[in-house]
Amino acid sequence: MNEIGLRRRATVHDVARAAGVSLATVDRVLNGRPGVRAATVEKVEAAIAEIGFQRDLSASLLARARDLRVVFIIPDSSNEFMASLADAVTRRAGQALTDRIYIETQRLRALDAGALAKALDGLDARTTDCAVIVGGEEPSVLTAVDSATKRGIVVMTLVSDLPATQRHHFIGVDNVAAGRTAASLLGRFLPQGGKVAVIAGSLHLRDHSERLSGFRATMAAEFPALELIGPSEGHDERSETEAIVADVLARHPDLAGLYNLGAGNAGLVAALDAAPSASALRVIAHELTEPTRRGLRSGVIDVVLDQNPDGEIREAIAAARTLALGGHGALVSDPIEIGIFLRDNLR
Amino acid sequence: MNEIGLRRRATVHDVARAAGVSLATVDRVLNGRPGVRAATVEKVEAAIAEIGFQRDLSASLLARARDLRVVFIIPDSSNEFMASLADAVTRRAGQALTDRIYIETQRLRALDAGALAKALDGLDARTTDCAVIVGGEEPSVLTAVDSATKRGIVVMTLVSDLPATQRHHFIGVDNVAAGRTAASLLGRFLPQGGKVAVIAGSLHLRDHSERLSGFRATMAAEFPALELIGPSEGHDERSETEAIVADVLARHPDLAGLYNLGAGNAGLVAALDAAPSASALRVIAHELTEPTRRGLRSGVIDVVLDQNPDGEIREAIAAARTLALGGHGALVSDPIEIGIFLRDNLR
DNA sequence: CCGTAAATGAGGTACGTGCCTCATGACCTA
DNA sequence: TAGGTCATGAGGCACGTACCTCATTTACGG
Repeated sequence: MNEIGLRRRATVHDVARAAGVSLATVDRVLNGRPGVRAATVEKVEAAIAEIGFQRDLSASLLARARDLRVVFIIPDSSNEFMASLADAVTRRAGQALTDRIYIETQRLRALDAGALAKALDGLDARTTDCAVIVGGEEPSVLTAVDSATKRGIVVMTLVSDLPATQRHHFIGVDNVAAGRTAASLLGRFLPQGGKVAVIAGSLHLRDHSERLSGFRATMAAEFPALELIGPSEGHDERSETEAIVADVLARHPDLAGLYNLGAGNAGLVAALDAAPSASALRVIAHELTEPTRRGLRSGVIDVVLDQNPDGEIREAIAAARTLALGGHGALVSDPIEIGIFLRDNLR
Repeated sequence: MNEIGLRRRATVHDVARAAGVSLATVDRVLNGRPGVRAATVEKVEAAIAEIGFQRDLSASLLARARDLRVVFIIPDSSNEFMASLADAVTRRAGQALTDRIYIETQRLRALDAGALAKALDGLDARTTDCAVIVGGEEPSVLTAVDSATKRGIVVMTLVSDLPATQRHHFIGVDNVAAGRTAASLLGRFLPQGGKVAVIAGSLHLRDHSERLSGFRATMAAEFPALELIGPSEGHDERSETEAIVADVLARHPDLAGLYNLGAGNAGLVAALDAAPSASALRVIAHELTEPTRRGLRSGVIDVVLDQNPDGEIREAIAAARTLALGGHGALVSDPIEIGIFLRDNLR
């Protein structure tokens, strides 16, 4: 039972020795404090790389006697998906506290770019290590993200990316793949061909347009026998979506498939429930929420594609932990997978 | 920016004060050391519960100057799934080290219950905190699990549960739900009815028989137009599975669907590749491995149901962390979800 | 060559917990 | 009541890092 081969982890002391400097200097380099010549910084960094030093995150948080502070800024709309995201944050917040990670949630009016920008501008780098945001590509938001990053806050985008900014990381699913998957399933569900209606929330939303493009591409390439109807835009609203679905059903009594790539699923389910002969209709929707679960259970929805909000929040927290203190370099994180739910594998 | 409402986390000092005892006594209780009257133990435990004290795992590991040691014992067979499990362990091991979790992997001859029992018996509770095993329900294994648990090692089962033992936790998917899902998809893929062949590895394996029962139940309840053929047993072997598939295809030229709920997918893909008219055949298999990915890409496999080995390992490590020091009480952990993969959402 | 500022070293305390030693007090038994 | 055992308290050192103060060295301009 000897310990040969189990080399002790390198510590700051080892770095100091290897670099031929004092502990204080290593500390200054590690924590980006001033008063070190560029040449010395390089010496220390070389030593760190050479002996493979990795700062002990727990000891670090312990020593500063303060938690890592992560702020989630999430739209506060009637959108059930955003609510489930916020729920997931709340659930994780307790466990995260055990790891000295303090999580705060801010709900903001949906689609209010100004409010999001203002919230970002209000973050103090001394009390906030990381901000995780869900936002659209508005100029004011982009500016605020870059400004927060410059102030030293790690900004991560969730669900919908802002690739034009300096955000450190994006966490979300591949929506083009989600659209392809919906097409692939519907195509297999309808081997005899037929009409398929598509409903979106708003094609100005990046995720919706990505889903649509994936859906269309696969439909065109693999299932030419299916005829696409739409897309119509329901603006993620319950009543609007309900009206659209009812209209489509009335207009096309022979409709074979339906893909709702946006929200407003309560309306979708209501319209399907009211339809007389919807049982032969194959329906795919997005996000596992209360209305879609109900639809799956009752059979009016066949498949729900889900973003897995719990997994997204878990990864966001893990990434925050790594980024905020660990290395400012590459980040390995699990990709978020598209959850596919039928009535039979509902949790 | 004040800190009102952000109460400091409770520490051992708080527990001592609340219980009216000294730090030393709290320490003795927390670490199960002798020399404390039962009445005092209760007092301390009451105080812990009252102020909601949670031991700081990181500080604890730091203080003992040793890592949490977790051993994964995984079958070393030609089974590609076990290989991907082991790969996932290796991938996580590096990151885990940052959190003072030292992970060791042992590969054992598959289906060798004696070897697994011996490996478990060989674990020293002083150097091993947690063992994660994949094993069948053999008497020698059951005994060894209980013995290790008694010695103070946290034992967790992975993929296949041993509910008859004292194992602390099981991590794996709901295989009955997986079987139901396969049936539900095939049923929707084949609205005109037809013959569906089922191939298993061995029905003596708990996961296989669970999948079969879920599959059968949903088929009978929802898709009476489909005729089941089999199951035949391919014993998770490449060549045997290939022969069985070729035989079934020859015997039933009009076969509409195929469900391989076991391993041996290299054989499945080979047989399908060799078949002349397999393009109309809907095929569902298990576990995302090299051969099934190939099958998805080429189109001979329609859907792969996956256990998500990475997620399983992640949860295993998280659970080990919580169980080994945290609370010996209830453990909240994310359920492992069945991954559903088509060509279109392959990562 | 001096004055000054910047760079670096030396060493301390703290974080929350584990583990050790030693002292003190309570209680039991002979 | 003496001698023993057991329960408990008091205190200190350690883990790896952060952050502080104070001294010392080095570099540079005049």
